[in-house]
Amino acid sequence: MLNKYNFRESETKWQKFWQENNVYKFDINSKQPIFAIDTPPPTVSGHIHIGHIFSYSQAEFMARFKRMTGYNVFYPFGFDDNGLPTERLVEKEKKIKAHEMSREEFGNLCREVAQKYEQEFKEMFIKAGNSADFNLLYSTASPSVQKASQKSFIELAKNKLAYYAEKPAIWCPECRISIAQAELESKDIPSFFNYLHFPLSDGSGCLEIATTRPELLSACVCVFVHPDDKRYIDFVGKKVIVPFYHFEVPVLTDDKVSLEKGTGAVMCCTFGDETDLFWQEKHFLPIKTAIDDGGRMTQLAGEFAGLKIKVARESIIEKLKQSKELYKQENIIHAVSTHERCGTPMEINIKKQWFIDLMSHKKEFLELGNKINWFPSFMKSRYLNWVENIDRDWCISRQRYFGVPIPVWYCKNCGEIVFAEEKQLPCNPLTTQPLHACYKCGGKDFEPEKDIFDTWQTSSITPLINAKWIDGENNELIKKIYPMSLRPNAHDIIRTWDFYTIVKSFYHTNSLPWKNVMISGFVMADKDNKISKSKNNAKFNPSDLINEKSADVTRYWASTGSLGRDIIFSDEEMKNGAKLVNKIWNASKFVLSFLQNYQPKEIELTLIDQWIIAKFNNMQKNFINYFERYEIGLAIGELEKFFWNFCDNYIEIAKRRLYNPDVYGEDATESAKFSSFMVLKEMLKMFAIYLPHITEEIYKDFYENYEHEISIHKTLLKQISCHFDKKLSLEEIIKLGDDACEIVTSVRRFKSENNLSLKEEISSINISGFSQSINLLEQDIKAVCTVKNICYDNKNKEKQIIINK
RNA sequence: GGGGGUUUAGCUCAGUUGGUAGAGUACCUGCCUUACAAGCAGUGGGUCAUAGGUUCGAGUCCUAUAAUCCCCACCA
Repeated sequence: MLNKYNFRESETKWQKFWQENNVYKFDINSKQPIFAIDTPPPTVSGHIHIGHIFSYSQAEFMARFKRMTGYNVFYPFGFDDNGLPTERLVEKEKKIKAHEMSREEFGNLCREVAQKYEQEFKEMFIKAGNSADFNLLYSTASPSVQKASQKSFIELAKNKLAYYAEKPAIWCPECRISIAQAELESKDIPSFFNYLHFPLSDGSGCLEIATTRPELLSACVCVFVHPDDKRYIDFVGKKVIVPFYHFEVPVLTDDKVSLEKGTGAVMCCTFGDETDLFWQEKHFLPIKTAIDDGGRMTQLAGEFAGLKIKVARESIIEKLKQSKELYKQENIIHAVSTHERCGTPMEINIKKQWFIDLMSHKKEFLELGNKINWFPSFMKSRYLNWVENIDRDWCISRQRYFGVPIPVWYCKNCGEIVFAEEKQLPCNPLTTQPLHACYKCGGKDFEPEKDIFDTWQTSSITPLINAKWIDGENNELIKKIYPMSLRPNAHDIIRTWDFYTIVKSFYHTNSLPWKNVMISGFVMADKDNKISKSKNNAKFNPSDLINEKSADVTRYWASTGSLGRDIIFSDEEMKNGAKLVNKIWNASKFVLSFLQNYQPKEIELTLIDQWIIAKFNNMQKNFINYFERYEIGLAIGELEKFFWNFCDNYIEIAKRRLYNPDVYGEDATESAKFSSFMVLKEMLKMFAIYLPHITEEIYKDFYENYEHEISIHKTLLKQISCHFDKKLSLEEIIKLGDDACEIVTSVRRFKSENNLSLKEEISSINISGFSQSINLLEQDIKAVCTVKNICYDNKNKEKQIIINK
């Protein structure tokens, strides 16, 4: 018999039980259809926050729904624990810098710290009631995943889809690494427009030029004006003298120059921004490098050499002011592309690096995006919009330490690229040698590649990792789970994780990685603010939240968000969840108190019992339809509405029969028992998707004896079958019950308006305008609102309820 | 500048194919009713952002406009 519900005890107990009994284990031999989820491996870069719980819960509800509707669910878990985010975490936590120690030493520290966080992550997800199969755990830093990542790279390189090239790439001087277009974030930054004099070398005049980057004057290679700009027509073809450095550069024309911006004349440096890059390539301009990898000025900058970009800029402005070469300054706020991880403005740097070809297959990537079902559908536009606007290949070389090594060597003799062989993988070229001499020249001296991969190079193959692609493209698992059914993630990584995964799957398997993508929103602290790490206080700390309110209630809150939309963290919704959990407990305790030793028998049911079952079946159909559309919030809304109706109307009506079989008869009582037994059972199963703990507690206490599954989470959602009255249609049964509720409501209103207690007896009511069959429910109406007599006025067609006290 | 979301009750949001505006919550009122006062019952509260259009009929379809949020571009 159920006592008081103690969620702290109960939740831990069942979590342990589920793990020990492998309740969520994927069974590769099962004959059920498979639903495979490409779970996002959380980045190991700090603590779990409430946004994780929100976003993961939504996918988790899908997993549970699919499990309970007959699918064999492949729901793995992973950690993304290599690369810059983990390095930063380790540097911060251990108060060290990666470059101050050997790569091996640093790697060990990374593994140590990552392991600690991964344990915490895993515990946190289990604590939130997550039903991933932790037997399917992977980590992107593990040898097998490294092997898959390297194999992917080598395969692409051999198919000319990955290539090694010396070309300008986006560079973060703070992190000292190349970054991809997808890692840029536009930021509005205050700056100055500095107006400078560029005198003509022949002394015949002076060109005025506005620049935000005077520190790059030493890298100036030419000046551009628009070919149609009449103001500067006489300058074209002549030479001007660069201020401060006093060397000459030509005045050229290009129609990309804006007539309105600045003075209409622009200096081109290699490289100040991407337009400079464009011009350098188009006009075959020389390349001058004024900034080094660490964001300091080079010898080219003369007396500013060694200064950081910002300092150099301030210094040269002072000098230019003194020399009067700077004649005007204007405050502006301009958009600057920055590295999303550190906020530092990007630079352009030329290095020999590895790239993955994106530009040649944009059309295919767009087509593939169109073939995927996006939930919500409008998120597809974001993907298509991004792919359309991609304008460079994906640079995957990262000049860092803890990550997947690029498995190649370069022949010291002839420069030939030598790839690791598959049997060598995973391979660190710094500590191993190629298995053969150079194929081209026979040389035996190799220069190992020092760079590692962008983390996305690895995480873009999570469907292949999950499918054990590394074991061969025809292994049993890949045939079963690939393409996967579902990719869930938040909207911020559509352009990275979703896009790159589509790219990789297309290149490797000529197929989609998954059929459906489900996009969740962010959790906001309030209307304007994301929950950031700095705001990760007790209110938003998932562990504290769960300790205080329970995992079920936290999950309930997560279920109320709608797909793709940001949600504001709400105490109100938490309260509603707590009320719901409490109500489920009380209602179950009450109903089950009448069902001890009950043996369900299919008997003829009273009309009102048929009504609640018919309503349930309809509700369940709607619930399933919502889930098929990934509308998790609407699904629970439907269930909740039914549940409260069940409590407030059905139980109120049925309890008289349950209490007093001698008054109402054995058959009527059996009918009430059957209906409440069935409806509660099936409702609990549906609630189990959202509230796995409390429902399990009730199930294990009572329903396990009937369902013969060790956990409610192994049961299937079912329609309730019973003998419905053959003289009435299901619609009529539902209509009659709803009409009865309407009559009850009128009586209750009357009592409420007259300040009467609800148990006050009403001598009679006159009703008209209802179906004649309403008299079949007379007993129930009378019982629930304590009415002595009901009179039917069959002549009056107008719907009326008259109450006589 | 390009793309997308949102706009419905004080608040948070539902509203399927066009057919009398919904829920929860808050407010207010009543009720200790043989599960639950963390409960039950009930009242009030909306020019469906604005302006046009299509239609017998528009929250819903079409066209503009506005506000607001997001993505992309804008970096001289």
